Amino acid sequence: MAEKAAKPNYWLVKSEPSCFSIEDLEKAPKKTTYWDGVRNYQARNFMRDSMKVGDLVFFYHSNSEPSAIAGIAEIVKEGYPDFTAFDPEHEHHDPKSDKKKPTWFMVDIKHVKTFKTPLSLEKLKSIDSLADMMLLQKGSRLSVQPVGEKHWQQIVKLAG
DNA sequence: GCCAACGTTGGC
DNA sequence: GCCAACGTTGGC
Repeated sequence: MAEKAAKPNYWLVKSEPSCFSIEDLEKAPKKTTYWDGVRNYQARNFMRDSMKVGDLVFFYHSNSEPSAIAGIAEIVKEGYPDFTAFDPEHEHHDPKSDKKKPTWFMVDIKHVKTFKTPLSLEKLKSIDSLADMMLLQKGSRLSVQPVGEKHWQQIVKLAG
């Protein structure tokens, strides 16, 4: 990471709702879950190095009908080793991750609110001031990404 | 289900 | 270190 100065306090994480939705998060014990299975170095770095307790996170439903920002969660536990990588039986198993020197990290997130009306990708794209959001860049696939404060505030406002 | 864009792997 | 092949993501 070149820019270390601008430490964002806002984030966006993606999940396919057929796999794990914001409703699943709300129903989870303590409305909390560990965000396992991220197997991308850039996303890993954000979770390991930059996410802090109290940071807020947009919960985005990808591959969905429609794809949309579904609500807000907060970081309740900072980066720690993704133990699912160590388990040969687990679908997220990664034999390259060593317990003594883990490759992959995760955080715990807790449900804050579910938007009454999810902000669809189409809607987000229609707003000029959001055009430079990472989420909206062509080919952007990063599943854990920072969100600028201005963008955050605008989206929260839109969600009512 | 298709496929473009991206990240990773591995041969050389 | 290059780059083709492959696997994955995620919009459509």
